[in-house]
This record gives sequence, structure tokens and C-alpha cells, in this order.
Amino acid sequence: MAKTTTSNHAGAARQRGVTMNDVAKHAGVSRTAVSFVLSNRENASISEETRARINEAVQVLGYRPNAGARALASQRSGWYGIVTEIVTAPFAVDIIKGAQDQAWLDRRFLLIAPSDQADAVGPNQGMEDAAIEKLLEQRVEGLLYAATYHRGVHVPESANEVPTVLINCFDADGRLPSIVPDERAGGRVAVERLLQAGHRRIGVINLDPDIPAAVGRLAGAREALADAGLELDPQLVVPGHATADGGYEAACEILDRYTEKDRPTALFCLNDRMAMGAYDAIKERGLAIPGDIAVIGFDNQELIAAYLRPKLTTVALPFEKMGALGVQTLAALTAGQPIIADQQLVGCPLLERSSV
Amino acid sequence: MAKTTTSNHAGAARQRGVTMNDVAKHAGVSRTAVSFVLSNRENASISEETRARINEAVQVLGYRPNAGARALASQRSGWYGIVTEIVTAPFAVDIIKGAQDQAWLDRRFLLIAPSDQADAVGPNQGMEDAAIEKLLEQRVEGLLYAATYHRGVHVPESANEVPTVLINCFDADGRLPSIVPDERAGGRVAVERLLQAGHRRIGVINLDPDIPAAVGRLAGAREALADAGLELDPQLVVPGHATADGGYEAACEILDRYTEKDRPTALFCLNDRMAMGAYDAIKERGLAIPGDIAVIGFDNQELIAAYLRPKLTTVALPFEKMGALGVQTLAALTAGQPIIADQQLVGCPLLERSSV
DNA sequence: ATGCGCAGGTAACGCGCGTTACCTATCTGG
DNA sequence: CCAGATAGGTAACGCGCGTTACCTGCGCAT
Repeated sequence: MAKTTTSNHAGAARQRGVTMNDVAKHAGVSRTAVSFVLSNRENASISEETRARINEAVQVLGYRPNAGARALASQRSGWYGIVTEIVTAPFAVDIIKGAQDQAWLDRRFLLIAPSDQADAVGPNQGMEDAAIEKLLEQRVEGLLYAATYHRGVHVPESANEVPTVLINCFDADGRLPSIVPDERAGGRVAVERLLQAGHRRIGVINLDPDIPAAVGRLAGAREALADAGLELDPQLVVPGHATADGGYEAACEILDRYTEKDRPTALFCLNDRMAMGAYDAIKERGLAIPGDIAVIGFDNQELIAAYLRPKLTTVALPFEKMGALGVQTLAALTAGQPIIADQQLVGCPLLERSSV
Repeated sequence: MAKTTTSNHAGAARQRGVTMNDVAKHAGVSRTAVSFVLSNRENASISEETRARINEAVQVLGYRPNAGARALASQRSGWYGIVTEIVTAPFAVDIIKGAQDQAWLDRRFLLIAPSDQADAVGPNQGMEDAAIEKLLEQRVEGLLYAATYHRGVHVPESANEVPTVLINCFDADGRLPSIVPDERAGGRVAVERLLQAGHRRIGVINLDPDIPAAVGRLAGAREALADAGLELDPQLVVPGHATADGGYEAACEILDRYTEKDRPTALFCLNDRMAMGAYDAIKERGLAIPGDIAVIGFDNQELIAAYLRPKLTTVALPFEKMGALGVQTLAALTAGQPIIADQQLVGCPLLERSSV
């Protein structure tokens, strides 16, 4: 499989960039004319004929504009920067994806800078500052700052030099606009789905109760129950570590505590990893999903939700959408428009699969 | 939660970049002197005193070099580009992460371009070409081309204008250097682990037998068995769809076909998703992992392997390492060094968890 | 006094392009 | 026949910086 031939690689004589001047000469016009044609200037008066000659020259010579030079002259880089933990979080990717696509539509480029520690505290802060610094050196016109889980963050000072939007987090200092998931609405829709399926006794496997995700989702759950004239039994809310093991243990506790009659008929797991563990606990007890116990998750971690058996019905975190909205907001901001709100909530859609 | 205050955003008067000239004036020297100091020029003769004055001016004014202008003047952008499907694959991220980190070490920037369809065939080819085009407009000095699963690809022509390295795929046209996982060695180590644990009858849940991953891993498995004086029973190799469902079905087939005595005592699943399905089949039959049946996977998809119960022992695909190696290879290439081989194999380490 | 080397700088060009000011030839209306 | 508009361009500056060539004193040996 491994060949040992030494590669002489692209002998392709790396031609020293064709410039606009070359194009101009080839077409027998001035460089200015070329510039006008390439940038589709409105009020330029260039005859159709020369325009065609120029375009042909571009083709023939394989001219490719030099983005750097263009940025220098026009004072606009056409770039946005995004700072985020790349790999720590499977989520970050979807945000990037959404932002990337939107940027692409706007004919902009997204410069992605790593930040292994997106918190402004901690040992790696230097890294993050350096990343932002690098982005600013590239003269990005705006900054996106994305976190891997919904929380408050402290954004480095330097981010103030350029319009900045936070994604999946909010400014603990309250200055910068942010885009976050509507956790409350998500919690509500999850429980509404269970109610609609006829469940009245619903167990909740909770996260660390202090984080925004837990607060919001639980509040939403309460609202949905209240609408149905029910209350959330505090006994049925058990905290768990945000892992599969945590979900397993919490589910065991909740399942073993009651007789078959009193047992909840549905479990709302505040994230999919915990749902994964809950599945095990349920199956271990010879119970069927969703026959005996329905399960609904949160987050829509594809790798889990779509591969569990039965596939997990869950509420999706709208990462791509938030990414796209981030870029849009940035675009508005850089265009000088006032933004609508300091915090934009993005809905979390229910994803029907087979566990309810 | 959602405030509706209208944000006036960073009133921070976007100061029109401090330039080297400003620094020079402030320090009472010429711009050249500043340039010399900032670029740590070897044979420049600048007194310690003026050097200090200049550095102070940089601090005071908050000077930040303009990367674009620098690139223009020096004819070196300091950028590499990477083309990959960003989100389709959870894998791509790790490659990017590895490449990003290595690039960061080399004081280079990684420009990430989306390519929703990394295959050179298909409807989205235009997108990919455009992405490469954009990267070249940014004057990247080298190109990385990463695939989400190990396979042969056709790289667009334009990539030839600049040194290019393929990651997790190889050039079907055989020109470009590539970096791929050593599937064979990986398959070998997996089976060796099972043999070491005393297993003699090993079932294999296979992938699509035509892809490099299947070919290599299976070959490695055979080698390991041969070393132990055993042969791979063709009956024990069952093909499956590369999903949890596929793994479930294949495992059912293999488990139900034999009596308890003839049944394999271990399952080598050629990817983790299938292992996930196999878990269900095994548990359903009241069998214990690894007590009754040991399971070993491949890929090390964190979200699955680390969260299954028991945690899955698996062979890791070295994505980060491949990414880093890609950048290193590119660096060597751009420095004009001949590369070692057209294809570099990267080892797949065994990750011990609890399923063997 | 002269020559010479060296520390400590500076002037000026060019990188590739956007953009503004200006110029010329041709047509049109009065 | 001439003023004025318009089509079809061009010359030249500046964006911020790297880099090369050159300049100016000053100490020192001749």
C-alpha cells in the first residue's frame, strides 16, 4: 500500500501570479478598465466590445484576483472571524457550518480561530487572546464568539475593536449582543409532546440545576404541565451527571423507587447522553421503549439520537441556525444598522423519531 | 430573558488602524527602523535604545501589523487552505483540529473552506471548485484536502497550482501525496487484543467489502489470526450496513446461527456504530459484555465508544495526527524539500476500555 | 590629513489593486 | 458653427508594508 517513490510533486511551475496589468496588456487597455469591468462598476462607460476583450483575456491568462491586495486597497477584507473550541465540542462544528454557509452566501470568508478554552478564565486564556489578536491582524470586519454549551462568558477586551456577536452564550458583562437557544420553549415542546401522547406522570432527569439549559428547560416543562392543569412533582425530578452513566443512575433511581402503578410512564432527559444511559436502565428492567416507558431527549446529538434503538425523539439545539443568524447579525452590525435585541432566542424544534 | 433594548453596540470608534508610520513618528525614527525591529532582522544595526523606544511606541499606540499588507509586500501569505466537508462528518473536525494546532505552532493560519461534497463527482462539484478558487485568491501557500472516510478521490485541477496534500484519502489519479490511516495494522491490533484475551472463535461484522477500510482491516485480522496459527472462518464474517441497525442485524444473525458452544466468544465490529447495534443484540439475548461476548470496535467515535455501557474498547482512527502530519508535510513541500513517500501511513492505536 | 570600516540609520521602490481626477473624440441641439 | 453632453477611456495616487540601496557621522590606523 505504501509506495516509496519519491514524489517530485507539482512540477507545475508555480507561475508567479497573473496580475491585472497582464490582463490589461493582453486586452490592449488600461488597468483601470480591467478593474472597472471586474468589479462590475455601475457608472463605468466601457463598450461591450472591450468588455468582451477583457473578459477573454481574463480567461486566457487564468487571472485570479489577489484578495490581499484588494483588501488593502479597498480597506475591506471581506472576512469575519469566529473564535471557538474546535474539537472539544461536537457542537461547535454545527455552529461553524451554519456560519460558514451564510458567510459563503454573503461572499465573505470565515476565518476560524481555535480557542481550546473559550472561557475567559483559566490557564489557556493567553491562547484565546492570541487567537483574537491574530484575527484582528487579518483585519476581520467582525467577530463571532461561540461557546460549546449555553452559558455566560467574559469576552476578551480586544474583541471590542470590531463588531462582535456571541453564539450559544451571552456576555456576562452585558455589553455584546448574543444568540442563544430558546431553552424554555424547547422544554415546553418536549413535555407537550409527552402530554399529547397521553402521559401524565413524567419523570425528569435533570442537569446541573444552575446552568441556563437546566433552568430554561425545566421552566418550559413546568409551563407545559401547568397548561394541562398538572404540576411537576419534585420527587420526579432527579439530578444526574451529564453523561450516559449519570443518566443510567438517575433512571435506575426513578424506576426503582416506584411500584409499577406509580411509576412515571415517560422520561424527559435533559440531554441525549443521559437518555442513552436511561435506555440501558429501562431495557435492563425488561421494559419496552416506548411501550412501557417513553423517552424524550434534548440536544439532538446525531450520533446518539439517530443510532439509539429505538431512535430517540428529541429536541434539537439549532446550532446551524444560530451560526447563520450570527453572521446575519454581524452583517447588519457592520452595515451600521442597529440590531433588534441584545439577545436573540432561536427556537428548538422537536425531532420526532421513535421513542415516544 | 430576551431584552429588547436596542443596542448601540461598540461605540468604540473603530480607530482607523495605527500604521507603522504612526509608530515611527511616535518613536522619532524612520518607518524602516520600525520594520527592522518588528521583524527581528538579523543584520540590522539598531541601537538598544532606539529599539526600546520603538517597542514602547508599539505598546502605547497599540499597533497591530496588517497581515494583508505584509503578505502583499513579502509575497508570503502564511496561510494554508484546507478543503473538507465540514459537518457531514464528525471526523473532519478532528482533522481540522490537528491541522489547526500544528499550523498554529508554525505561526501559520489555516483557512477552512467548506465542500459539502468532497467527491469530485456529483452535483456539488461547482461548490468545491469555487472553494478552492477562493482559497487560491487568498494566496494560500499550500492546500490540504481531507475526506471523511478513507477513499480515493479526484482532486480538482486547480489544486495543482500549489503544493497539495491529501488527508484520509488518496489521489485516484496517483499524483498527489497523501496521508491515510494504517487500516491493516489497525485490524491486526484489534484481533491480537482479542486473541490475547483468550478468544479463539472471533466473529467479524464487516463493512462494504470494497472500501479501503474493510479491505485493510480484514487483511490485518487475517494476519493476526495467521500468526496465532488460526484461520478466519468465512462463515464468521458477516457483512452489515454501516449503521447501528446494520450492526444489530449482523450480530443477530451471527448469534442466532450457532449453539452456545459454537458461538463466537468475541465480535470484531469494523466500526463503532455497528458495535453499538451489536451491543443491543447481545444484551437482548441476556448475554453479558464482555463476560459472555467480548466486543471490539473501530474508529473511536467518542460520542459512542465512550458512552456505551460498558465502554467500548476500540481502535482509534488517528485524525488529529493525520491533520498535523498533513501540515508538516505541506511545510516540507513548500520549503522545497522532497517528501518521503507518496503515501504515509499513520498508526491506529488501540483504546482499551471495558468491552474486552 | 587621509582612508576606511562600521554603527545607526533613511529614502524610495514595488507588491496588486481601488479609485478619483482628468482627458479626448464624437455626437446633439440650438 | 459652436457649446455642451456623453461615451470611452487613461494617469496617478495611496493602501501598509518588506526590502534594497544609499547616506552620514565617528573612531581609528596609516
